[in-house]
Amino acid sequence: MAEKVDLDSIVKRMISEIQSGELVDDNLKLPSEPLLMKHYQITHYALRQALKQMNLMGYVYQVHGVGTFVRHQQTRDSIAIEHETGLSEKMRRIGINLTTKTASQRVIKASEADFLSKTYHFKDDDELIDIKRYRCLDGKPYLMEHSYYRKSLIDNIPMKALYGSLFEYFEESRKTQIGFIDEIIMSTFLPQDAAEFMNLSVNSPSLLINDESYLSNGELLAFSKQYYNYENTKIFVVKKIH
Amino acid sequence: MAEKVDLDSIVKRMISEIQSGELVDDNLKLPSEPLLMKHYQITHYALRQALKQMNLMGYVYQVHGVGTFVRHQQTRDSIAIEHETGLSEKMRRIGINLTTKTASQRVIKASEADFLSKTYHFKDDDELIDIKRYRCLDGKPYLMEHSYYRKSLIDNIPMKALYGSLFEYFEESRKTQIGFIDEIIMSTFLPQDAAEFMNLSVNSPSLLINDESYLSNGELLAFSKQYYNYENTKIFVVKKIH
DNA sequence: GAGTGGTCTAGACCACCTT
DNA sequence: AGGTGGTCTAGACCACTCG
Repeated sequence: MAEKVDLDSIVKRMISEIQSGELVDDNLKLPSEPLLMKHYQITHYALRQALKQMNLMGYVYQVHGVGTFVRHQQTRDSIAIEHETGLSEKMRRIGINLTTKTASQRVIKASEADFLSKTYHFKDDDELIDIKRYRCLDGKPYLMEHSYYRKSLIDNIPMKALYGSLFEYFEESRKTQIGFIDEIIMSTFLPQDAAEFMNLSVNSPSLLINDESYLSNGELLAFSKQYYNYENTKIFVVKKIH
Repeated sequence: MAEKVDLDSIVKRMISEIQSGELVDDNLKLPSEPLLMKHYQITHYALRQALKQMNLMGYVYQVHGVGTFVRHQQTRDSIAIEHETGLSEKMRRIGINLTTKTASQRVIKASEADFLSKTYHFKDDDELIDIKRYRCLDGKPYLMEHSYYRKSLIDNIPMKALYGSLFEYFEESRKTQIGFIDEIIMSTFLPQDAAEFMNLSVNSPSLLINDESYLSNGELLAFSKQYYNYENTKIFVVKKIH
């Protein structure tokens, strides 16, 4: 590898150069790939990686044989699902405004858990850290999160992390790097404690995300249920057909 | 390009060879990338494209410096979101069991529509085809779909397509190839007509997908609201962190 | 035919994990 | 040190669109 290219910084440059208008023509068309390669001093491969990321963000689209175009502005009030995201810009922005109102943790046996992972089989006396958090977005009640962490892998979670970002806490402590997360998205009735927190009635709908976090070596670290306030939660996805 | 490789067929081969057990060892570990390259007679680049796809399907995971592993079997009763899917196997399978119970269409003016696209601005007298479909999965009520197609792009939809797959109908008629689809996923109250169809009460929750389909040249083709039965709808996503 | 995006080969080198 | 996955270069060729 001749040199580390740093895709993220190129994506940032492209976005800022698009926004300032110096990269797009009147039809919202970007320069051709050969020109962009010269402009950023990268090869076809690296450029296409960057463009792919911007495609998934819903920021541009490409038309075979015609060109690359900036998309008309998206609804930006939603969480984008980008499979290949490493604590993306959007998450950071959200993370800043995301605060934890109340949180609790205690250690329990696997047999005492309200729910378990579908894929991992626990022994009855495996220890789990049971965490419940009530969180706000921009001050408004946003989600209730009930999660279980495997004590054998983590053993202690400081209160500071509980009231900030657990994700960042794990990323920073080198031994527990998260590799991938499975998410199952559903709609269901809002449970009572979440309803009280959100000032909604018990029979309100709720977006439920059931997730399982795995370390980069494939071991299951944690699993959780997250009940989102249906009034202010939107998930955005771009599907590309080919 | 020396030869067209056909990633899909390689992915299929890999999956069948994994399932028959001839490709995995006792630790569910696959051969190293150099060996796989020889086995399938493809280069590093093509192999990694195939592995990437299998990663997104949640079928395997890779550990840097260690190897590639088959994942413990997933919950397969859910729709997988794969950004880069071209009418994937899973969609086909679903498509087979997905039937339309009742459907209706009529032509209206944009000003008469119940809702419009957020990104595209219509003139009041732009014509839209207004379609409503009630659909079942394996015979059970599954979703109510209310969609609007731009008459200027499509002008006629045969009843046959209405009762089968509209998506496939558009793909087959060369002039209306779909390039990408935006989806916004939310949770909300089930509207009355959908509730009656699903035999649920009006205040039941529902998974609502608000989507916009674009042609491969970037033009908006259609937009719709799909209300899914919360009892049998799950969406599956794998997020990779790096 | 000229120009655009899309895919692939071949080969190099980096980053990580195990021993 | 040696093997594994991860990223990049350089260059070729394919597929599509438009005048």
